[in-house]
Amino acid sequence: MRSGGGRDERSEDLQVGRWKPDTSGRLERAAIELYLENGFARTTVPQITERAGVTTRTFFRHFADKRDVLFVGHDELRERVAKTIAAAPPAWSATKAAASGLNIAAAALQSSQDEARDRRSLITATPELRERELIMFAAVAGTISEALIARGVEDRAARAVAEAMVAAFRVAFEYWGEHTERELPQLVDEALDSLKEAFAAVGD
Amino acid sequence: MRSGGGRDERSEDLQVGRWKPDTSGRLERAAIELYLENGFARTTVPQITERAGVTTRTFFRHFADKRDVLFVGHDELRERVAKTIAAAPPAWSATKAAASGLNIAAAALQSSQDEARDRRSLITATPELRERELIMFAAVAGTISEALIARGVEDRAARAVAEAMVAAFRVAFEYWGEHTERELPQLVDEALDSLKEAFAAVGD
DNA sequence: CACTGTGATGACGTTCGGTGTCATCACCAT
DNA sequence: ATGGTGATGACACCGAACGTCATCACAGTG
Repeated sequence: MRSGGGRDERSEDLQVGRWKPDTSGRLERAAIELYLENGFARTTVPQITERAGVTTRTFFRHFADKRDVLFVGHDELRERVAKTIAAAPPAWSATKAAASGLNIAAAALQSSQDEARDRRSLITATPELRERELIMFAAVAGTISEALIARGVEDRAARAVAEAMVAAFRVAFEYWGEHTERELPQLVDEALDSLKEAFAAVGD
Repeated sequence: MRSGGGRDERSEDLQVGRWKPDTSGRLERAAIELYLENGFARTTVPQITERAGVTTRTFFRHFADKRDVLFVGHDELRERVAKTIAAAPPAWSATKAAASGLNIAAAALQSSQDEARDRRSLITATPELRERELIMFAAVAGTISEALIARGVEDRAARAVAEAMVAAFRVAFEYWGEHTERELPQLVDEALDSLKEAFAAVGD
C-alpha cells in the first residue's frame, strides 16, 4: 500500500497530502462493508485497515474499539435531545418534555432511514454490538434524566421516567427495523400510549 | 459441592481426588477478591487462576469470560420470575402480574443483601461490567415480555411494559445500593408509582 | 529560501483475553 | 482388570488493544 512514499503521483488517485484524505471515513466505510459481508465477529481490524489502506494502529487512533465504528455521531444527537428538553415550555409535564426530545431523535433516525436500518440489522445480529447499543441508550436515559431534573422533576422520578421512556423508544425502534412502512416518530407515540394505558392499572 | 467423595479425610485439606475440590467456587472467590483488591481492569486471568491453583485454560472452562464470574446464578432467578408471572391469576393486569415477578427478584436480592451490594459496587464502578449488567436486565425484560405475551398481552405492548418495569426495577436497585436502610421491594413499588403518575399525563 | 513546529501516520513490540487440541489420570461401572 | 468418562494440565495460537518512536507533508515564520 502507501502508494509509494509518493511525492509525484500522476496516476488517477492523485492525492494532495502525504496520505489519502478522510482516513476516518475510509475506515468507517471499510469496516461497515466488512461487517456486512462477513459478520462482525469474523471481521478483524487488520482486514479493515488493509481495505482502508492504513495500518492497524491507525484504526485505534480513530476508534476506541471495533464496535465504536457503528456508534459515531450519537453523542451529538444526544446533545440535541437534551437541548430540546431544556427548551420545552416549563409548564409541560415531564413526559411531554421528554417526548419532545425523543421526537427529535426519532425524526433524525427516520430521515437517515437506510443507513440507520443497515446499522440496526448489524447490531441486532451481534450480541457484542447489542451490548454497546444498550450502553448508548443508557447514556441517553442519563442525559434525559438530567434534563428533567434541571426542569425541577424529583430525582428518582426523573430517572424512572427517563428510563421508561427510553425503553418505549427502544421498543419502537426495534419494531421500526422490521416494518419499513411505519414511521418511527409515530411508533414511539404508540409505545408511550401503551405505557400510559398499562401503568394506569398500577396499584390496582 | 461434591464434598470430596471422601473416604478418609483426616487433615482438613487432604484431598481425595486428583485435584482440589470445588474449582468453580475457588475461581469465583479468587476472582472477586482480586477484583475488589485491585479493580476489575487491573486483574488478569492468570492472577485469578494462580490464586485458585489452576491453569488459565481452566478458568475459561468454568466462565465464558472475565465478567461472567459476577453474573452466575441470575439465570435461575430469571426463571423463577417467569414462573411467578405465569402463575399469576389471569385476571391480573399486565403490570400487576409483572410486578409480582419483580417482587420475587427484589426479595431474593434483599435476602442476600451483603453479597448483592458487594457485587453492585463492583459493577457500578466498572463500565465494562455495567455493560454486562445491562445485558442481563435486557434478558430479564425479554423473559418478562414473553411471559406477558403468554398471558395474552399484545406483543408490542408486552415488550414496552416489560422494558419499562425493568427500568423501574433498575432505578430502584441503584438507589438501594446507596441507601442500605431501605428495602428493595418497597423501592420498586415506589418507582412503579412514579411511573403511574408520570404516564397518566401522556398525550395531554 | 531555509528553518521550525505540528499533526497524522507507519513501524515495531508487547500484554492479555480467549480458543483449539491433545495427553493425562482419578473415578466409576462392569 | 478393563474400558469409559470427565475434569484438568500443557502447549500453541489468534486477535484486540496499547505504548512508543521515527517519519514526513504541510503551514508558518523570518
